Amino acid sequence: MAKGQESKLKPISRRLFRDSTLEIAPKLLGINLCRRLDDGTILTGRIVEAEAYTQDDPACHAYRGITPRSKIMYGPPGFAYVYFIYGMYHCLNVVTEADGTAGAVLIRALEFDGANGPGKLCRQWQIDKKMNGLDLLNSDSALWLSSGSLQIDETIDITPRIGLSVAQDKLWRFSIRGNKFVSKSSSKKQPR
DNA sequence: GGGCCGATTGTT
DNA sequence: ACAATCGGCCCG
Repeated sequence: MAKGQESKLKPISRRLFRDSTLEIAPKLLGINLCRRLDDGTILTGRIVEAEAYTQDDPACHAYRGITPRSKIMYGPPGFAYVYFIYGMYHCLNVVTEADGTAGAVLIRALEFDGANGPGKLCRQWQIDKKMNGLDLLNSDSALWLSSGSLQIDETIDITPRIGLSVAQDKLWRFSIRGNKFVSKSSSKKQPR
């Protein structure tokens, strides 16, 4: 493999995950997500949209405590939390917060054709629950994070998260302003 | 075991 | 505005 490509795929440092979920979410913008498919093909795409979810947040799957599904979010940071939603889509998160505390950042869009939305991203990149718990800081994984950054002229939009019926007031969605891969928010939901 | 609902997406 | 489509979770 060429040297340039090797450095491009090197995992990011775990140091990032000493920060809180709300600090990490915007910092993930510009970082590359890498996926090694079963046939060895490697896909890479910059993260352009992400949302924060914390343990004390009613919209977080870990809000009601440890369950078989939320367990991974209570573990150490830097691992994948993949869940199944609406009977047909998977969504990918990066686990945050120290072991014993839950937190995650939902990866909502990549700079990659067909990956402009959390469900579409997992469909396009063949990400499903078998990848729940993968170490995202190890390039031997089928999925990992590698270094990348914002361009000098790129800025971050901070907006409400998408698709929630609770905690709609929190401005915990981060996206690269003007990036064409950022998902479109459709109809709003009513609080119950 | 039953029933409700969802961190989505695409069509009507 | 709504259908597709089914696992997770709460309740009893």
